[in-house]
Amino acid sequence: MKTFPKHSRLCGQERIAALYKNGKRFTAWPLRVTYQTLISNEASPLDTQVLVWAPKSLFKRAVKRNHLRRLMREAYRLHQDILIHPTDDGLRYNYMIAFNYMDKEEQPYAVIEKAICKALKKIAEK
RNA sequence: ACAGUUAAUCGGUCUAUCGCUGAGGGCCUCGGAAGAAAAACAUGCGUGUUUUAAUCCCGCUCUUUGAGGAAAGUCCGGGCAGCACAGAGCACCAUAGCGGUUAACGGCCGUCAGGCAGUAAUGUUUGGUCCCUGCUACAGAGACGAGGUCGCGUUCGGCAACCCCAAAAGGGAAAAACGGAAACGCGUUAGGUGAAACGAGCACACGAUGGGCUGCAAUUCCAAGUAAACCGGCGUUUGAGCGUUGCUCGCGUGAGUCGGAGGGUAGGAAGCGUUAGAUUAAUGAUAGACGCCCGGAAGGGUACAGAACCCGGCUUAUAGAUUAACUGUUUUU
Repeated sequence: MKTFPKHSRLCGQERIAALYKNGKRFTAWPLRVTYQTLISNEASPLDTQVLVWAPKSLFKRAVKRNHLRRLMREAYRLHQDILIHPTDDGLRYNYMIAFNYMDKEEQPYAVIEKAICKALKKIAEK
């Protein structure tokens, strides 16, 4: 199911700080992606957790920030199955991902969707 | 009909497919976590094992709920929370004709007077007081001190005569008329200048009234973690520091306190129960249709803007639409 419930959102000040400190980064315009791979087994599975962020310094109005956040979240929700791939060794690969919007202009949904797909494929390959 | 003024209201709708927040119901142990109680067995007891399995959370499913007129700025007022609450003075901030309204307000309503804008409807702005302090351009002899004219008084000149004492030398006491490019005080008012000539006006001044301080990152609880020692300053009745919430006095308290270096924590819940109630933060995305506006058409546009403890106001941002009252111009009767 293409859902986006509460437990797949990244929260907690410590974990976010750890992600930005230790995570790998790359750019998929107009997004900057930071991610960290978590390996878990079938017995105690972890969830892939995602953080979506539009900085206040670029978008002064809360309406625009909310809108961009929703667009990014929606795009992730519809394409999160890219990350799920079968494994032979019984391990599960999960991720903590942060999407930072970094362009000064508001881009339409199509552009953001394309960028999210690109980013997720890149993460899944590694 | 057009243009305008004031007040009020609204500020997209529907369908499909996915998805989120909160609330409620149902389903499944044949998915996970926790596991009261009962029964059986083992046992001397403690206890252990097994079975049944209420209930709760996740899960699945159904129903339902979910941004604004400004949610914004955080500018006032109130609730709420914590600290404080003998007193006096100073400072600071706010208010401002009059009447009403309100839980309260610096808001709102009515109304009076003056200024400004407008043909008008109307809008906008000012409104305590001059005792103290300060300011009042240019012109003018002089601008809030006073000065000119005239009169009076005092000082000064006139001034040591007369008078008294004394043998004398000398000493004491002491006017008045009068005088003026003199000084001071009191009174007096003409003309000119000027917005204003002693009358005043104004605020930076003064008086009146009100204001304890800090704010939900308040505050409370749980969990987790703890640190004592060291170095330096000031102190222990010759009173440090703290409280009195900007300062001083006064009052209260009475042995620590301030700085350095170093170390620890920074999770959760309540606050926030609200016909929204989140906590890296829900209220959405995509597609289509319909409205409305611009345009001959193609086509384009559809604002400002997102709750974070809650109310009452103010201010600012807003595409456009509607209603009512009023004003002006033009036309027709």
